[in-house]
Amino acid sequence: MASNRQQAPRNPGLRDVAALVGVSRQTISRVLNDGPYVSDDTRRRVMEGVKALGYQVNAPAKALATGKTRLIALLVPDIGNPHFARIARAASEEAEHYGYDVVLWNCGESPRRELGYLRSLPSHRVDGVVVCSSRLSAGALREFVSGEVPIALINRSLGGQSAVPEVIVDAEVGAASAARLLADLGHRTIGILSFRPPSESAAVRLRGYGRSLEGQGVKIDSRQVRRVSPDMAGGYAGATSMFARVPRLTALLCANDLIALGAVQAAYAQGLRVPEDVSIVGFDDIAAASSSTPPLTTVHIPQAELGRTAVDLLIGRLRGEPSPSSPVVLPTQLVQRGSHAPCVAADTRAVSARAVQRTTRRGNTPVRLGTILRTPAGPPNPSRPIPNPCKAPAGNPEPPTRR
Amino acid sequence: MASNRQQAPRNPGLRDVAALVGVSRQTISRVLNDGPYVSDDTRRRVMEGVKALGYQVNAPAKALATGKTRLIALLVPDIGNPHFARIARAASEEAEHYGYDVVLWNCGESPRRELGYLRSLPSHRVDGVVVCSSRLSAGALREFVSGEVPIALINRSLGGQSAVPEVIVDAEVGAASAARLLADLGHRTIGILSFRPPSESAAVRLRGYGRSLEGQGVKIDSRQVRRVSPDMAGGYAGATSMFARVPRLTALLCANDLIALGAVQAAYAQGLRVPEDVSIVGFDDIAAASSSTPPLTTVHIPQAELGRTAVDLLIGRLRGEPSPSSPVVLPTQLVQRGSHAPCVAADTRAVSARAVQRTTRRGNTPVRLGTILRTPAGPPNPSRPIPNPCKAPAGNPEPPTRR
DNA sequence: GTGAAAGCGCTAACAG
DNA sequence: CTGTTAGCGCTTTCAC
Repeated sequence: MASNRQQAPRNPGLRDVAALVGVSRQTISRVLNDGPYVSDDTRRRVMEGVKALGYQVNAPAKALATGKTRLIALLVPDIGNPHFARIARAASEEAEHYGYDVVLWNCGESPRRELGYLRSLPSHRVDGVVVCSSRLSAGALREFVSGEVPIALINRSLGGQSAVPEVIVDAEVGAASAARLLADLGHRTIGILSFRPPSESAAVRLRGYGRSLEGQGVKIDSRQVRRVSPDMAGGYAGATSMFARVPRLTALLCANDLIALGAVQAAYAQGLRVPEDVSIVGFDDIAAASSSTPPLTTVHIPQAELGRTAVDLLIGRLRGEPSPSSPVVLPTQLVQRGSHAPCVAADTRAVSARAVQRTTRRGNTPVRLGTILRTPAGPPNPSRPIPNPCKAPAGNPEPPTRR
Repeated sequence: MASNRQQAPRNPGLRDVAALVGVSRQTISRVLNDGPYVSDDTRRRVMEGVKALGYQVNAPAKALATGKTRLIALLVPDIGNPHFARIARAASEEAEHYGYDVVLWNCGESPRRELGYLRSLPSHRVDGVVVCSSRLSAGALREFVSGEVPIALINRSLGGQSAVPEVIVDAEVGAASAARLLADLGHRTIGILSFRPPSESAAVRLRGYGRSLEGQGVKIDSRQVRRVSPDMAGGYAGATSMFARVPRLTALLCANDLIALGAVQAAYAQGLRVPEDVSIVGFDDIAAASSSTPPLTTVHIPQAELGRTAVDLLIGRLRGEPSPSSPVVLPTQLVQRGSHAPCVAADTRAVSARAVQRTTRRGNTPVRLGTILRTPAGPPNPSRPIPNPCKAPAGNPEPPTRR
C-alpha cells in the first residue's frame, strides 16, 4: 500500500503539479481558485505546470472539501415531452454558463418517483434543484423547499411569502385571451376540453376560459366541459363525444395542443371543416402546432425563458442573493394561426357539412369567410404572436451577473 | 475550529449512526454496502439506527473514496430535439434502474462544445459517457474512446475492432425500403432532400436511397439531389426549388421528417396535392409525423431502444463485461401513412394541379387512386409499421442482468 | 507571499 | 464477526 508510482499513468493530482513546479500543493490550489497573495511569477509557473501535466481537478474531492458539487438537479415529469425538453434545454444551457452541470431526474410522470428523488436529496449533495411542474401536493412540496438544498419551482406556486424562487406563466390571462378571441368572432356555443388528472395548470386554464367567456356573456353548461387525457387520443375522444352531445357547437377551447390536434382529427372524421365549421384553439404552442393542417391557433408558453429564469433564480440563491418574494410571472402569447374563424351558425353548418368540401389549404385562398384574423399563407411556421397585456417583467428577471 | 456540535442539525454521518448504535463506523458501512461478516443482530440494530437518524450517504465522499461517482454523462447534440429527448428519456430510465444518475451534456449542435465536454471528462469523474450522434471526426472521437472513461456510442460507428460499445440503426436498409416503396408505386422521377452539414447519418440515408433506386433502375441526376438545413425551413426551400427545376417530379425522399414536413408545405404552396400529385416520404418518425396532414409516411427509428441499449452496454462495460466486438444494429421500420401514393404522370398532374382540388382528408375517402397502401382513416396516430428484414437482434441485446 | 497541518465523510486493508 | 488505521484529493485554517 501507499508505495510509489504505479505504471498506470494516473490522472495527475495537485501533488504532481506541486512537485513539478517546486511549490506546495496549497499554492497550486490558490492559483487555480484565483486566490490572493500569489506572486505573478509563481502564478505563471504554476499555470505552466498545470498545462504541461494536463491537470484537471477531481470534482468529487473538491466537492467533499468544499461541500459544493456544482451540480444542480432538474426534476421533470417527462423529458420525452417536447415542452419539458425545451425547458430542459434552456435550463441546461443557462446552468452551463455558470459552471454547473445538470443531472436529469426524469420522473416518468410518477409522483412516487418524484418523491423518491426529492427524498434522496441529502445524499446526492446537489447544490440545488429545479422542480418542474411538480405533481406533488403543496404540503409535500413545502416540506422539501424548506429543506437544506435550495429549490426553484417552475410552473408551480406555493403561494404566500414562501421565499421559494418560483417562475410561472400567466396562463389564466392567456386562456382568457383565447376565449375572448372566439367570443369576439361571434361564437356562442363553445366547448372546453380540459384534462385530467386535475392539475393546477388544468385548473388555471379552465378558469381563464370560464371567466373570460362569462365576462363576454357566453354561457357554458356542464355538457360543454369535458376532461380528457392530455393527449391526441383524449382530444379525439372528447371532441367526438362533444360534437354528438352539443350539435350546435361552433368552437372548442382545448387545454393543450395535443388535445386540440386530436380534436381537429375528430372534426375531420365527422366531416367538419376546421376552421370553417368549427374553430379549435390549443394551448402550449408545441412544435407540431405550427405544422399541422390547419396550423393551430394556440397560446404560446415561453418555455425557454421558464427554464432559464428558474436556473437564474436558483443560482442567485446559491450565491446568497435574495429571491423575489413573489413568483416571477412570464407572459403568454396568443398565436393566431389557421384553426379559428368567425362563427357560422351551427344549423347552416349542419347543412353544409358532409357536402363537397373545398380545400382549405393555404396557397389557394378558396372561398371562405373571415381570413382577416388568420396568418397569411407562406413559408413554414407562420405565426403572428400577440403579446398579452401583462404586468410581469418581460425580460429576464434578476439575472445574477450574466455573462 | 473542529470544536463540538453546532446548533445547525447537520446531515447525520456514519459517525453519528455509529455512536447511536454503539459500533464502529466501519460496521455501519459494511451493513450499508451489503458487506459480508455482519451478524444478523448487528445488521438489524444498524438499520434501525440508520432509519432513526435518517442517514443517507454523502455521495461525493463515497465517490472520492471509491473512485466511482455512479454518474454517467449523456452527450446529445440538442435535448430540445424530440429525437434526442426520446433517446434521453430511455437512457435515463435505464440508468436509474442500475442506480446511476445521468448528467446532461447538451452541446447545442456545436462540435466545439462537444469537444469541450469530452475534454473535461477526467475532471468530472463520471463513470461513463453515452455519446449520441457525435459531430466529431472519427479521429477525434477515437482519442476519447480509448481514454480512461468508458464511452458508448449511439448512431455512430468507428468501425473496426474498436471494442467500443456502439448502437446503430440500419438506416441504409430503412432508406432503401422507403425508396423501393416509391419505385414500386411507379415513381420514376424522384427527388432527394438530404441535409447539411454532411454527417454520417445524412450520408447513410442518401446511400440507402441511391442504391435502392439504382437497383430499381430509377435514375437520379444531380439536380434531383439537394442538401438543405435539417429543419422545416430547409425542407420548404429545398422542395420549392426542386419543384421549379424538376417539373416532372412525382416523389420526394427526405432525409428527415422535418424536411419532409417543410416539403409538404412547399408542395401545398405550389398548389400540389400530397400525395396525389407528389409523394413525400420522411425519416425518423417524430411525433409530428403522425399528426400532420397528411400523416407522413416515414422510416421509424427505435429511439427508446437506442438509448436503453447504449446504457446497457455502457453499464455492462463498467461491470467489466466485454462489449460486443461489432456494433449492435437495431432495425428501422417503414411506416406507411398518408403521404405516398402511386405515381401519376407529372404531365397529367400539371394539368390537374391548381384546378379545383378535392379534399384529401381522411374520413371522406374522396375520388382518388391508390388508397391500397395507405393507412385507413381512424383515430389519431394511425400507423402500420412494416418491419424491415434485418439480421440484427430484435430485442434488447446483452442486457446486463436486467431488473 | 508561501507552507504545514488538519479534516471533509467515506471505504479499503488489515488486525484482532 | 468487529474495530483500527490509512488514505481518496482537495480546501481550509493558521503559522512562518
